[in-house]
Amino acid sequence: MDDSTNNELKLENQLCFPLYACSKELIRAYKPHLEKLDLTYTQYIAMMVMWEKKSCNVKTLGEILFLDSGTLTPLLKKLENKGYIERNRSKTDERALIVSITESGEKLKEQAAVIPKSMGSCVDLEPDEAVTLYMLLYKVLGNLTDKNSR
Amino acid sequence: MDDSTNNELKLENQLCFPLYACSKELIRAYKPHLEKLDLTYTQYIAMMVMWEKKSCNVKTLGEILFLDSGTLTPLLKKLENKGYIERNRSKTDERALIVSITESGEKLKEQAAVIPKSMGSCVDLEPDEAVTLYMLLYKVLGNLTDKNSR
DNA sequence: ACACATTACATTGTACACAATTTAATTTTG
DNA sequence: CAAAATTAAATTGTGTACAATGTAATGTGT
Repeated sequence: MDDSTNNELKLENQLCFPLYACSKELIRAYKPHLEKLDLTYTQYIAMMVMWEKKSCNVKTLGEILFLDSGTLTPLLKKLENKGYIERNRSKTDERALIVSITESGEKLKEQAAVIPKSMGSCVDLEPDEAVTLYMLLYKVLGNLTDKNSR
Repeated sequence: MDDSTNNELKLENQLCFPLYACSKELIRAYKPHLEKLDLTYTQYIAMMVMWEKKSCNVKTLGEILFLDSGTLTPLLKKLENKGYIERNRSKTDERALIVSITESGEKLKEQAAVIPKSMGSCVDLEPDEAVTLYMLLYKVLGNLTDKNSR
């Protein structure tokens, strides 16, 4: 085993580890803000799609969020129990489940409005740094989804 | 609700979402490589620390990996069952649990040696882009851990 | 010395995350 | 049109993550 092998297997030389840790810690930082809305982070990003689209089937939601039905089915049932969304089978295709936002779900958006700014101060990057990070992340995401079919 | 509120709550304008998705998809891309070693991603990064340090208590391991005992205890028991590590109480402080790498764990490193290069081609960034991403991620991680105590 | 606080790890409970499988509905094909 | 293939969700099983709590060992302050 040569030196390069040793170095490459060090945690500090990985790109994946800071990505993993950063994602986890940032989601943890969201928690106190999201608790006020009775949402978890995954539920929050699902609601974000619903605030924008009003209505969406599970397949499309999964493609947008990079999540499968094994994650979404129980999560959407919880959001339905909280009254933020409705779940109904499509009339034209009984296989498809249409998720629609409720009045109560729309109201939640007003409470959520303060979250992005609070979280921005938490990340605390210069505007140009945030843009660079954003673009690099989407580039990697694109490379990953090109190579691995989902 | 004004326009800025609407825009700020769009998924595409978040920094956290691509971070979350990218981390998740990259870990998913690791899976086929790690299956050959009978490791999950979290087990892999724990082994990375062990390959470097040979011996480490749970507290230190948790600080390095940003994980707590609730995650590490069952994970380390699994790695012990696979024979890659040993778990023993410290003689000088019975509270501390010392994790040490085994012969078998050391051997696993040779099989793992090919993984970093395979994954690098998967991420597929220019060297300078990878460096920029790396630095920005550690900057955010630093900002997050300054603000939130762990 | 000894009550009290602190520390290190383990346990419990909730919530993802995803591979693999199942089920029911819809499409495709011979 | 009927059998076969495909599709969309749901289900099952394994493995994290983490907050909150429990427990035993160690420090500490008087």
